[in-house]
Amino acid sequence: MASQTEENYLKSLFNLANPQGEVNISDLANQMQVSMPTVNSMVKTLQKSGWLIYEKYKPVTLTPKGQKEAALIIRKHRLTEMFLVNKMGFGWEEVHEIAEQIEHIHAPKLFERMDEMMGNPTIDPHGSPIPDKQGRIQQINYLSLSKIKPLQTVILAALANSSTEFLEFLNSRNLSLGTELHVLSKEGYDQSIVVSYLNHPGETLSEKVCEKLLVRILDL
Amino acid sequence: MASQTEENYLKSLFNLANPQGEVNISDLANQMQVSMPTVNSMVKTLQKSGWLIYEKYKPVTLTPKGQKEAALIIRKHRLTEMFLVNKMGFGWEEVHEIAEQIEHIHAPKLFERMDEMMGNPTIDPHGSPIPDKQGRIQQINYLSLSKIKPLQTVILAALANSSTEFLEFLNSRNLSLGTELHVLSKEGYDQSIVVSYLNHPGETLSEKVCEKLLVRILDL
DNA sequence: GTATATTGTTAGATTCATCTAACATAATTG
DNA sequence: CAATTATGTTAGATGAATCTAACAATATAC
Repeated sequence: MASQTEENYLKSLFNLANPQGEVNISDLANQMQVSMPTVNSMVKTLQKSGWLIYEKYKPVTLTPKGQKEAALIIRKHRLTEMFLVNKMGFGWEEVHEIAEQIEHIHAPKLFERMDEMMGNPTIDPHGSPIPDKQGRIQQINYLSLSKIKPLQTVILAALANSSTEFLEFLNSRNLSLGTELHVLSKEGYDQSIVVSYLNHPGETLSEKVCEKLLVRILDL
Repeated sequence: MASQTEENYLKSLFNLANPQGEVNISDLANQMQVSMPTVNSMVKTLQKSGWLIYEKYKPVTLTPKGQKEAALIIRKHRLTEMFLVNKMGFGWEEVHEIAEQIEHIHAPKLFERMDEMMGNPTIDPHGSPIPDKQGRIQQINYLSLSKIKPLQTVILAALANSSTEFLEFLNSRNLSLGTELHVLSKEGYDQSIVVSYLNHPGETLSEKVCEKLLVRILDL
């Protein structure tokens, strides 16, 4: 069984993997906020336990076993976030830190119960998919709002970033998942976009914000 | 801030303290399932952080700060147990192991929310008092069923032991907190007691069981 | 009140996760 | 392609929490 520390490495590895499944030592060190030698010794440990493949001076790759383990930890994290929001009344900006701790609890029944009580949700409060019990993760291809042309109408479906600050920014603008956005115009100079929604007739969103807003095009 | 390990020592110290607040090293070692030298070095560490008073070859004593910290961990444990039973549908025999992990979560809001959702409960599913937010613990003086004379009627109010096996035994006998028990007779030889309750007209309970059943006398 | 048993302590080793300093390899770039 | 920069590795140290072996103090018991 992976230690809490090892579980955090697995999660980071899963999230940092490029399309070929590779992760650099330095990126992992950066993500984990530890030194490269620490990562170096940890990947050797993780390899010995069969979680990943490591060869000197090469990027590391999770094994299928490692991928599944990581996905199941992410499942616990996302189920917890959803439970905290839907069943305990937390705001979507409050749940990450708590879920970061609860994801390491070893109690299959607890997470099964959460899942049941919520009717087997497939996305978390930030629109990220919840891996299933086998660790399979459904890949949904959202579009970034920054790619949307003026006069299109879209639905805010997920976020590419779920930091507290960003979520508080969205709260301050009354933006939540499911909000229907009408793209009114796009500024050529800074790529900012003007949208209307709900009782906001013309809200300007910077490119930095638009990149993080993942949407579905609404076909009427 | 105390580590998870230190928190577990504080909890054990709190539970093992005699009326003078003293705990032996060997009892603590036994409770924590570690060797005495391990406890010896840990109590030195805990003393340096101000959690307890230690003098060579003497029993240790929690400081007021240590008592409060321990009580607040126990508060998190018992709130969690109550939440799992009342809000998530777990049986009282399933919750200890889960609460043992969740009690170490650092998220004041999580426990405040549980407390609110349950309307500030004062006892946990096994009848043990939940310390308040200041770490004050209400001392209730229950009687053990083994001290009750025949023909008295009592209410099962708490348990002196909450092991899974004991709870499963009680489940098998349909015994739960609040059950009204009529003491029919007591066997002089082995101190076993015959009780009637609900649709159980005559159930024999061994002394070992009776000791662990804490009751209030029902004055009609 | 000495002998024995119990309880507690010291010393030294181990494992995990981390660090810094120094060095090695690989990638980038003029 | 040689020089520089970026990335990765080795060696050795540290602190936390644990262990065993050996020893010391206290308590108990005849």
